[in-house]
Amino acid sequence: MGSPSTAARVSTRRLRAVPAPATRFDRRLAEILTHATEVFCKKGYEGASMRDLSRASGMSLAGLYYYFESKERLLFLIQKHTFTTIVQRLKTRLEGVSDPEQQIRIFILNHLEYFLANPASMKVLSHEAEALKNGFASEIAAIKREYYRICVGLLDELKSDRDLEFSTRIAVLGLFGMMNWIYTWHNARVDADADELAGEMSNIFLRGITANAKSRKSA
Amino acid sequence: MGSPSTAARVSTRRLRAVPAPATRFDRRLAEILTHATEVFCKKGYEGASMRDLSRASGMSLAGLYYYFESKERLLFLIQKHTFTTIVQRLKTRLEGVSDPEQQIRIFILNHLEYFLANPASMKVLSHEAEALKNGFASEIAAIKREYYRICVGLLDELKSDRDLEFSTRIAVLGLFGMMNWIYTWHNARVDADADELAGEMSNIFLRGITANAKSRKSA
DNA sequence: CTTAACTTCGAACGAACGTTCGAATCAGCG
DNA sequence: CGCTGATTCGAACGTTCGTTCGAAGTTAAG
Repeated sequence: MGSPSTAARVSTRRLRAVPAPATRFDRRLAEILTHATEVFCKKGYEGASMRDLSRASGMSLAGLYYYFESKERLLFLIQKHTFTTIVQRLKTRLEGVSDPEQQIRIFILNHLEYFLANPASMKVLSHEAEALKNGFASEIAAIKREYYRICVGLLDELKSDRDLEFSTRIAVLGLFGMMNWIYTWHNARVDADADELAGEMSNIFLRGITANAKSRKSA
Repeated sequence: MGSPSTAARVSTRRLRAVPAPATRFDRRLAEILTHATEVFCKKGYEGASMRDLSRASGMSLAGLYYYFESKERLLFLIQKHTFTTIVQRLKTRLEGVSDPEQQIRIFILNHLEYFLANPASMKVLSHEAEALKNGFASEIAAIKREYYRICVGLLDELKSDRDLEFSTRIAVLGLFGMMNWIYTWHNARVDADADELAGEMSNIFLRGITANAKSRKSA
């Protein structure tokens, strides 16, 4: 059973010896992932066929299966890479900043910058959130939970710092909604860039949750 | 060709004579639409098969085609009914109210009340927005545009009334994002009801766009 | 050049897809 | 009852789906 499918399954390649440069296998896989992302973005996960992916990536239908063992795992790889990258970038940017308001502005800017720089990936991440099952689903859910918790932490800090009153859960999920909904309407040719968009949304959101403190709360 | 398929195609039934009570045909169609909405909600439009719909509605596969001529038209009927209803309710509620802030609060409450009362319909409307093609798509797009324009009108009124500064487009689409994203997270057993949710979101949004007027604008 | 591992592909598998057809059943009315 | 149109269904249509297989082609090291 030293067949090709074994090589794809174990994928020790990426873990073994890791000197620095990606192997041939990894580079080709990354190319396929890029093309597949575009197809999933345009036709949806269920609506995209393996033959569509084959056509888009310029590789035969059977050839694709040398790189991943199922269509579902392909979607998983796309979502995991996208989500991992955005979380990792956020953590880097957040280092050294301690003011909660500034941190929230960074959170929003980081999200929207990545969103507009990689619209297809982010649409596939946002729109196909329920397409994965079992193990695949739970691994992505874990990353999502971490990302969510980071945002909750920032808001709770701001809330206690300034003695504010609002539901953290609704605020966070409302913010995610504002940001993620972008994939349904943003048009690169007519809409603002990430900085302006992030500024505008940060203003609405931050003023929204900070406008009234407890002491000033009315009936 | 007085065959059954003709009856489904013309569907003059619903327009003709309209005394008040729905015909047998319309009642059965409505039942099917309800079941189909649940299935589309759970498995997605592309992921749901006609056999799934057959099973859910307790009617044979072939029998379904007596009521609509294609799976796509079925989705169209669901989306059109849902969207038409929400717009119509909004217009009724908006009558007699002239204060822009109150109108916006009503807009949000109307949207969220319908959302939480008909979560499956609203998820199918929100999540399957790109599934329809050509004529079907453009008819839904027209309703969406009307709904969007109503919201733009309310915000522009508030903006000029209070001499505010913000991008109407970003504000409206941000608000839609906050509201529509709910289908990804709302859990009837743990989350707030429509009134509380609408109140929270209205506060965040309205304070967000009204916190700073032009005259007070800083560098 | 030889060799072994890596990579690619044409062809096919069985299953599931949306849709259609003609016959059977049903409801309402003379 | 018998008749007519409305309703339902089993069976099948041709197509497309995700996946597999074994052979062929390519690459890199000895």
